[in-house]
Amino acid sequence: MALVTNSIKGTLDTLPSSSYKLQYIESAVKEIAENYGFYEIRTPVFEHTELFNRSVGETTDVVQKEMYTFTDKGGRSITLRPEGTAGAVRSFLEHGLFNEPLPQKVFYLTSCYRNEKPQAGRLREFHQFGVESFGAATPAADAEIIALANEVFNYLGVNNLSIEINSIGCPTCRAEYHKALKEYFAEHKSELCDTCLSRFDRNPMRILDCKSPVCSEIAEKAPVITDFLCEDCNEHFELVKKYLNGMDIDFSVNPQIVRGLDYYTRTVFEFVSNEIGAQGTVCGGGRYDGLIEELGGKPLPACGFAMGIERLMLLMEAQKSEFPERKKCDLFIASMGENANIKAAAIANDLRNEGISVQFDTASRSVKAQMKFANKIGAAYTMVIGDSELENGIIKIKNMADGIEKEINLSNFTDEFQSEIIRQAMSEFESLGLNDIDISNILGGLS
RNA sequence: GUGGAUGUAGCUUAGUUGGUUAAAGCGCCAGUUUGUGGCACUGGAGAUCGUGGGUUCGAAUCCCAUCUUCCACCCCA
Repeated sequence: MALVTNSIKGTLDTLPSSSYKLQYIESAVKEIAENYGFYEIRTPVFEHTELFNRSVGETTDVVQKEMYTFTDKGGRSITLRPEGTAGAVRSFLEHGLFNEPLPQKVFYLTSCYRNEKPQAGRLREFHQFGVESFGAATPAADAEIIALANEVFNYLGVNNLSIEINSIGCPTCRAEYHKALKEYFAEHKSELCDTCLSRFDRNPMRILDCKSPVCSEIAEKAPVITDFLCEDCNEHFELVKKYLNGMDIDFSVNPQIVRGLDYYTRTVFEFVSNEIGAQGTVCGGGRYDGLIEELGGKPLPACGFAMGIERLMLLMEAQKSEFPERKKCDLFIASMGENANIKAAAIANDLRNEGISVQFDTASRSVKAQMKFANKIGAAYTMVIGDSELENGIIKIKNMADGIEKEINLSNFTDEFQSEIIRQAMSEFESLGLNDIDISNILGGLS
């Protein structure tokens, strides 16, 4: 193995036959984000390892066993970003964006890296669309980002997603809750699975997440975080729900939702699907009021989410969502003979400059083979140029959908206007969609 | 990191109890008389049967290892 022709485990190539689908998702997501007032931030793929240790949390699985960390030639410990929030916060602080009007709302669309065992919906290099709202304290901000995520799915025609929200409180009320949880699970310690036993000390809230039937049955009767929220946290959570109701966004409160990154406080939420296998969380996020301070800034509330592009793609494939068609060739120019070949290239060049998708033969094939090729690439129109066409200037343009041909005479026109004649001829075929090209004023200038 | 399954031409697969030049369909390329595609026909290229060992006179077929992919655990997007 280890041949140069093998990609790295857990990575994906996106080929021309499907890249247009990703482009569609990306442009949709960008447009929606900007409608919500979020603008793009781009940060490096790698950062100081310490940044992730501090933000994501030393005890998390992500930091402990999933990061791609290496030492660079200067002896610094560098890590490929496992998520997008840390870099965004770092950049926010480094460039003093807290001095700009708050809240600062940013989005990113980038690759992330986690050294996990790949499976459906989980890759080692994957892509996230995420937003962050810095300096936004109110429940309205939480609701706004949930609405944004919801809008993305709606726009892309994804359905059957459930929005699950929870509040994990602030450090103060969470401490109370931890105590109560530990007391409860202590009574059932003998029944818990091995992993949950280890979680008992490390992070008892994660036991709530366990999928083993025994543990989840025990967890069902466990104390619920929402009963332990302090007054402020409770009010915040209630208001988030009111805002969501106000926007007609369906959600359910799920006390089991516990995020695996340390920086979350108060609101947490997930968009979950059961159609793409075990990794059903397509989008996850929440509030992280302590993170900016943790990374050395002044205390500033914030919230955000991240959406897995590959999971979204999986979901869209599973639901057979519609994608706009890939851009196809408008005109293929078949030619034979050196002079005609050169003429074909010249015409193609003119038309391309006008924004029309044109291709010509670069494999020196027979006219028949060129026509076959034109058919395969889905060219809407073709024309053939040979000796006789060069001589009398009369060229046939063929509509590939119905085979109807149309003659045009280019002999009385300069090179510069020949391409306009061709364009007009193409637009006169009403069956295919080039009619919207308006060339009337250019042609008007001819006569 | 743990467990289960998988791996034959670009793709989808066939390969019988281990036995001569590893099949097929699709795709690709080229032809089917004069310079025009979609149909049909003909021909061609293309596989060291994931990789490395081993058993055997002989292995795509058996054994071991390793890698990949897939599925689940774990964790997360």
